[in-house]
Order: sequence, then C-alpha cells, then structure tokens
Amino acid sequence: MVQAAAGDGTVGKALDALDQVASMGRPVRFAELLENSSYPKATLYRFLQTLTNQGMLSYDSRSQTYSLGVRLVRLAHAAWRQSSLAPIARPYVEELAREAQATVHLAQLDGGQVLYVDKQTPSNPVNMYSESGKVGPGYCTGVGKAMLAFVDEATLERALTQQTYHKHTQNTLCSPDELMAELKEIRKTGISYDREEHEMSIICIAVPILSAQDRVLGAVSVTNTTHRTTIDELTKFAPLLKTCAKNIADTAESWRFPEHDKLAK
Amino acid sequence: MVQAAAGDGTVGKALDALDQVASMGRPVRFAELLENSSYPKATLYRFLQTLTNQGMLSYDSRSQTYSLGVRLVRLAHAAWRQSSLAPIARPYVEELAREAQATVHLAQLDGGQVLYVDKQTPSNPVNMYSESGKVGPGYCTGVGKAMLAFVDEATLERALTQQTYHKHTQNTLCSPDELMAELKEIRKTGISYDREEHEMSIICIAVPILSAQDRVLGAVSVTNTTHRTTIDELTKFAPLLKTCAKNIADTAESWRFPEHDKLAK
DNA sequence: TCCCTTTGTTCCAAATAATGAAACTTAATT
DNA sequence: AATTAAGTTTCATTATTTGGAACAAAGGGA
Repeated sequence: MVQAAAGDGTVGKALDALDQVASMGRPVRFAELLENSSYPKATLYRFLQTLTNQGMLSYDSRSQTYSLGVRLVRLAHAAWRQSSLAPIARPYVEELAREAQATVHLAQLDGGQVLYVDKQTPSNPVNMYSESGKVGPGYCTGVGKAMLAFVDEATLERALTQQTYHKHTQNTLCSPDELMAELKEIRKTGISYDREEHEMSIICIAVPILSAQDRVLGAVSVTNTTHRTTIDELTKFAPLLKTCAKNIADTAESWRFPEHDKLAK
Repeated sequence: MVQAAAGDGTVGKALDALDQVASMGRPVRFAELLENSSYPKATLYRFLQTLTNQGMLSYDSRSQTYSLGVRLVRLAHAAWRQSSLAPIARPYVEELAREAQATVHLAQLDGGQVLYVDKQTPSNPVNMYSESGKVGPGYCTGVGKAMLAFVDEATLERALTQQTYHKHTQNTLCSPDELMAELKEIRKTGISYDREEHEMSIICIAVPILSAQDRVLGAVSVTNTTHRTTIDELTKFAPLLKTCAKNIADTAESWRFPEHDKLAK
C-alpha cells in the first residue's frame, strides 16, 4: 500500500515522512508513524532523525514525540514575503473588508490549486497566519475560477488535466466542459461566482487581479453565507472588487518594475 | 569556503538549497543560485528539480525562476498552528502589550538564533505574518539571552560555537566569556535585558517561558526606545512578564500533552 | 523479583542513488 | 553566421541509502 506520491530520490521520501507528521496534526510517537508508513523501521527512523537535525521537525524527548519544527515557520515567513502580492495588497484588502462588511480573501494560483495568501474579516482583527497558507481547489472556488478564466491556454490545460475533480456539493462543476463554458462567461464579465460549489451555504463573488499585460497576478473575493446574503446582493460589490483589484495591480506594477510574478508552472 | 552547515545526507543538502531560495526573498534564476552555492552545477540543478517535483519549490517557466512552492506553504501553515507557541500565547501576549503599553515580542529558539513567532504593539492591530518568522541573533537580544540562559549544556554549546559574533553596537557582548557571565546572572534572576546591544536606542526586558520540566519553550519581551523609557522603568514590567510567561507555559502544557503525563527524563 | 512484551536504536553488507566533469542544447547577442 | 551565456543531460565513479536483524531500554504482569 505504497503512498500515491511519486517519490523522487531520498529527498522525496524524507518529505513524505515530513508530510506524515504534518498530517497527524499533533505530536506523534515513532510507533504511530511507523504503523502508517510504507517505509521499514530503520529507514523511517533515519528520516525522522535527519529532519529533526535539520529543524524541520522538533523532537520532545520527554513525551518522545515529533512535531513540525521551527524552521518551517521561518520558511513560511519567507514564502509569504516572496509571494509579493500579499504585503502589497494588504491595505486594499483591509479597506475592502471594511466596506463590504464581509470576509475578503486574497489568493494566488499555483498549478491548478488556489493558494490563499491573505484573509481579512471586518470584525475581529485577524488571525492571519492561521488562515493564509491554506490551499484549495481551483475549479470550484470563486477566486480559482476568476484566475483560471484569464490564464494562458497552456497553463489552463495543465491546471485542468492534472486535477482530480470531486463533487463537493450538487453545484460543483465537475467536468472540464462545464467548467470551460463557465470560464468563457467569466472572461466576458470579469466576474466569477461561487454558488455553493465548494461548500454548502458559502457563496462568494471574485475578480481576477490582472497586470497591465493581462497576466494573472491573483484574485480577490468577498465571501458570505447564504443565511446572511444572496448572490444578487453580492453582485453589488462588483465595482468595489474591481477597484480593489485594479489598485492592487497598479501598486504591484510600480513596486516591481519588470514583470515579476510567480504563479503557474 | 564551505558553508558552516552540518548537512546530514542528501536531504540536508537539498534543504540547504531550499533555504537558499527562501533567503533570496524573490523569485530567482538558476544561475543566481549557482553563484551563491557551494554545490556544483549538476548537483544543484538536480536538487532544484527534485524540490520542484515535490512542490516545495515552484518553477515559473516563463521567467525561469524558482520560488517557494505550495507544499511548503501548506506545511508552514501547519507548523505555525501546531508547533509554535504563537496561537496558544496570543491572548497573553495581547494582554501584556495592552498593560505595558509597549511592543511585546514572542520568540523561540532555532539553533543559536532567535525566531520571532509573534509581535504585538499596543496601538495598531498587528501585522502578524509580516513580522513573525523573522530571525535575529541569539547572543545580543533580550529574548535570545533569556532562552540561552536556560537551555541544556549541549544546546548552549552548539548555539555559542556555530555562531558568528558581530559587534552591532558598543554594548554588544561579543565573546562567549562575557556572554557566559551574563547568562549566569540571568539564570539567577530569571530576567534578561537588552541594553542597546543589538540596535542603538532599543532596549528591552525579557523572561524565558519554561515548561514544568524546565524545558525552554520560548521567551517574551517588552521592548521600547531609550527616548521613551529607561532600563529602570522596564524593570517594573518584570512581574507582569513572569506572569505572562507562566500563563503561556501552563496553557502550552495542557494543550500539547493532554494525555501522557508520564515520566520525565 | 524475574520474565515477557513493546518500543526505540544501532549495525553492516548489499543495493541503490548521488555525484560532478564534461559534453550538449537552446536562447540571446553581436 | 559566429559568439557567448544559460540551462540540461550523460555516465562512469563514488558515496549513501537500505532494511533485516540484532540489540537495548522501558514498562507490565504474575
């Protein structure tokens, strides 16, 4: 029962082990990991040692448990800053959350997946780290579709194919065909909706953030629940969202002289 | 001029490469990395490929640049929630910032270095992600010394030796001897000061966060400028700091190891 | 107490993967 | 077309990883 993963080399396998610790969501003992591992005892043991030495894991000798290490936190910091968009977009995202009186998400695209890099709620002043860094599917979220609608053919192709579709709700668009139709529509209007496609009772409106050269930098969205609002209501935020996206794009442009973005692969 | 790093195995070396990408703070090209790398072309190349395959890096074929990847961000996200004191300590840190009316830092130790995992200012409501994850020297910061004073011999040894000392200001303690004397003092009082040792006009008072078994979990500090206060004034916060540290330690204990409360080692 | 079981750690010869100099392929510049 | 720089692949050599098995340590009963 080998993990699905395509483990290239030793590094790949070691990272498998790291993921395993992460997925437990709490400090774990060696034996526990061994049970769920496809690696033999000695091998897994050495991986854990190496990762601990490297600060990717931390080991508590009292309870004999492994947990994720501080080095990852340092890397997280770097990752956030490197994804240039979040720090730049911060003020605009905050403003939008205040004006819309709803949750605002800022996301970027990586492969076919959506990476949330910031989140603002109007009320409580953020627990940012705990939210940004989340990853979601691209094909059934407002921000995901907004970005996919504007990426180049090749990137879209790759995003749609190397993706497993899952019907999260009855509204989820599961076939590439349905999705393509929707994306075409989004390309026309510049606005994308999530009509409870990912999670029941969660709806949102999103717009892409496009550079002057029409490259996709990211997307912003306003999210709410069906108990508090409707798609029609959300539509009213379209102008605000577009302004916000424009502002972010402009700032990003002037901040990074040449075309500079990550995204896509 | 081989890097100081103790790279165990292939995994260690690959993680070196990952760190290098992270430390650039922006998408980087292969040639750039090669220049600053001690690895030969082909080797570095393969590391980057592997890391990219594994999703730890992402490669933008258009600009031919590497940046940190989604998998890393996901891991980092998990790491912050699970392994750092920050989420647990949040309320206490906030409270302290409010009471002291000054900036409060929460830090953990990473090798000989200080890793800031949270920061609170009394006035503006947090820019958390952008601050936490920052790294500083251990030997000349309040939090750094507070933690070093209480770690076990072996860890201290390692921290002091694999460290390059730099005289940031005229007050910086540059020799291990001077430092050891100071640490001894700190061990007695449980309080550490930064007397403009890292940056001019920045002073702070710090205390370690110790587990029930006297393991160093982290440190908290109250920081201010010499224009607004003095070391003597800061001393008044000692009781508040100690209470805060105690609270954090207690909460951490019950949060992290709820069930097994067995033997100590 | 002693024995037994569970859990964690170390060994080492065989198998495998990493290494890196050099050759090769683009891509950009002149 | 020629030149240079940047990125990619090759392959015989070398060093590392591998994992079964032996070993050690830590409870837990009886």
